Amino acid sequence: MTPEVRDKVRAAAEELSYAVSRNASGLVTGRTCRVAVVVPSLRPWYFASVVSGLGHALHEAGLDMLVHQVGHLEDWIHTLPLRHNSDALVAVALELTEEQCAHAADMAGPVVLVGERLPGRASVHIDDHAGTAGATRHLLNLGHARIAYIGSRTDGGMSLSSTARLNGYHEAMTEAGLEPWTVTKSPGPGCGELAVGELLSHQSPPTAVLAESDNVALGAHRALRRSGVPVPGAISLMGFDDHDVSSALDLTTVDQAPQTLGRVTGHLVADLVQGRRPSDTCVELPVQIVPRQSTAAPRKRRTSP
Amino acid sequence: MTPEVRDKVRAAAEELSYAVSRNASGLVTGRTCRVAVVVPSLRPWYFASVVSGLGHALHEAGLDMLVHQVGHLEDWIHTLPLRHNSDALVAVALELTEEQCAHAADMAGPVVLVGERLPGRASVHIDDHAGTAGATRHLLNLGHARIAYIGSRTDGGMSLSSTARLNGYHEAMTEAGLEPWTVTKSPGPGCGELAVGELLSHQSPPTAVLAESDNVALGAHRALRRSGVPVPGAISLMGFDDHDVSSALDLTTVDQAPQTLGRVTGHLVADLVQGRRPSDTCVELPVQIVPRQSTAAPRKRRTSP
DNA sequence: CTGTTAGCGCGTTCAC
DNA sequence: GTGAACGCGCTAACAG
Repeated sequence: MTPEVRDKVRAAAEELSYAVSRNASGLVTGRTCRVAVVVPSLRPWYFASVVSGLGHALHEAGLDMLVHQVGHLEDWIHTLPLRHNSDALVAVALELTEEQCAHAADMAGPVVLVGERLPGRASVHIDDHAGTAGATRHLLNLGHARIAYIGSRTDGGMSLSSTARLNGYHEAMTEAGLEPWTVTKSPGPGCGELAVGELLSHQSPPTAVLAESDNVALGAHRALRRSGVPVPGAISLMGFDDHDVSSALDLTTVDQAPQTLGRVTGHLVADLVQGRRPSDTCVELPVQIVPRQSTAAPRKRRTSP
Repeated sequence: MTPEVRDKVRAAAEELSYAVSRNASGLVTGRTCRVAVVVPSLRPWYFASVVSGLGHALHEAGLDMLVHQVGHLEDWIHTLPLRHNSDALVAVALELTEEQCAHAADMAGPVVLVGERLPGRASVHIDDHAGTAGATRHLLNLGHARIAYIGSRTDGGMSLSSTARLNGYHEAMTEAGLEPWTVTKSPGPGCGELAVGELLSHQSPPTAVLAESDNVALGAHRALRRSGVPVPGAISLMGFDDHDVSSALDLTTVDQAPQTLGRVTGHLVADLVQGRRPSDTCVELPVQIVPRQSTAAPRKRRTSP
């Protein structure tokens, strides 16, 4: 085929806006150029950010992204037409068992976990432990000693991520020779408020509060505001996520760069799908403290009269 | 085929976790059971909500969702492998020309616009005009007269949605016999702050501010807080979107239920794809004022000495 | 290096 | 009613 013929063909293809059918080519190559992403919901800021980064990275690699929102873990794999329909599966923030992963891998090829980890499975996640440990030390360095940790806990226990965050706080407190003070409430919009309610009813409330997530911190902030407790005047408040609301509320927090998480995952998946050997199949990304105006040195103790 | 054989086949399929290849079936039927969604980005709360609702509705209809994030309008259609790869196209918040729509429809089948509208094209959007008109009346009813509108404007002009919002404000003000007062800044995080800066430098600042979106209101709120202007004490502030931050900041706003927008779009697309006649191909959804604590009656004018 | 052909997995049709 | 054969659009392997 001469170059000029090539050009004519190209021009014709352009003219008719021809595009190869990945449907048909996938049929013969066995590769669909599609990656299935399973996520609890697209609505929360964190998930949306991860999937956004993922989408950009996959697009760069020439892969399309199928997004599935699945609430219940049990039936998710049955409702998904996976076999022959995607080259890989990305599970965002899903606590899967090894069996579920194996089953999924059997049907959908490589499985990559985001925000969770499972021994032997490819995963991308942040260093939750270091995040809360660093956050706790930030508060310690400001001079706080009575630092409470507020978080969510379902009846079924805590996710790996939640556990790691709690442990980071515990470790930093213990290292400093201080007693950890943990309050957990059931997840949901009222979580932070309820936790603050409990803390404020204590005879000697904390001078600083570290929340498991910005969402929890948000509720806490509202409860403190409504109770007339100045932040950071009386209580310093710190979140975890760097949610949009955090900058809105000038909330000190821990940036976990979810979009980067997604982007790194995308590159990893592309390597896996396209037969390249990824340098590392289990990536842990660092986090970063973002100091803002909701944390300050504790008010001097009023000397008793 | 006897029923018992059917059952045995079903059992075997279950056992081997067999799933029909939409790839192959699409090849022969011409239907891919896939819908392409094009959205500027998944990160902003509004887009994530729309796509989330869309995903749920499509899933119910047995359709998979391909998500494409595209920033630049010009090349978006070339980068997307559309032909034979999706049954329909949903464009979220993209200002398309009729030519682009026609081209897209030629390649991807039915095109549905969300958050925008184009004569003759299927679209789902909210009543922006009624939203800002209602919001303005809310402020008028509280007793405000000097009500400013702040929004964003690029060099290229305003989107239909922005224009509709501005017009709603204009109309309500004119109806009340008051002079509209509009301040627009270039979009971005600094938009609200800059607008408030301009308003506060006026010799007689407004007593109420209506923002084009919660994002703008957010910046405005921050600027007011930093300037020590009490909200709603000195200035009432109102947003538009019912973003998460709005409830966090107790901001009065206009709920536009983006997830419902997505869900309605999903049903419409499913009807179109599956050959049903949709009842209406151009849906306008109502909005609702959400009163919170950032709006109140204006402070009594201090009588001059 | 170019042109031809088989067959990927499935739905439809046509013959039985 | 059941079953076989064709072809959807494409790629890979092979023959010229």
